[in-house]
Amino acid sequence: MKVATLCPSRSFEHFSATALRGAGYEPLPHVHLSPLIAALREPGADAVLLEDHDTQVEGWLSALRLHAGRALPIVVLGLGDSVGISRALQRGADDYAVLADGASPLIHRLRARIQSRADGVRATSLRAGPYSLHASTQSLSTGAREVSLTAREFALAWTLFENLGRVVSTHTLSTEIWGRTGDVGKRTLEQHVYKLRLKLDPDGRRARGLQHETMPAPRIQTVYGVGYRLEL
DNA sequence: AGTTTGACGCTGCGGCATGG
DNA sequence: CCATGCCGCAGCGTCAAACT
Repeated sequence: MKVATLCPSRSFEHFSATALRGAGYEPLPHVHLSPLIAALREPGADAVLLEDHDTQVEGWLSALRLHAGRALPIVVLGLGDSVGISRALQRGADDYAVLADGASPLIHRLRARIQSRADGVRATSLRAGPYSLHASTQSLSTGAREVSLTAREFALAWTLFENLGRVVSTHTLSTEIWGRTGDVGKRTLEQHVYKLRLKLDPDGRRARGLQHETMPAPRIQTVYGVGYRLEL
């Protein structure tokens, strides 16, 4: 497995190369965007790792999405400040790893992203804890209860379940659900999140603040200014 | 069989309330 | 003040029943 990196800072370059080699990946290091894009035209790289390098990362992500499409997972490595995370995810990064967390979380995130891409054709069902999403019936089952979802609701649920416990940016959700970005109103996405919340937890409003639930419903948590995260 | 009509559901947006 | 949650509404598409 090869991971192309774009790390202008020596410390980031050293960290990523060491982490990747330690996990059995072969790093393909770059310090400038254009050689990286040229390298990506050739088959070989399984993922891209970008340094969160100030505002430059925004341009890199746009350019990479343009040239590499959605085929290659892109993970951004940075200091983990909210501005950086927000910037990276909104610009189309698949995930964000924090330098201070060490090599292990970075490798886990990369591996998960590579695996989800490698799956290629979507599976027909997706499990997350006690819940299953079924593409054939466009429904969510909890064992006893089965909830049918509309097309948009299902796409939204699928994207969130695929990224269980991780923040999914509104940008990513728009791309995954509508297949395009930018021209989908933010309010529209919020409306679908609201509808999905109602279906995931129909008693939620009544039960709010009470502790009697037998099976906790999945919760779609808003991450202020970034996106949403599904938690069980 | 083909067309029209009405009911229904889905999608997207506007407006208001709320909370950080 | 701004982002978000929530509710309501209009436009549109789909589908089945009624009609020609």
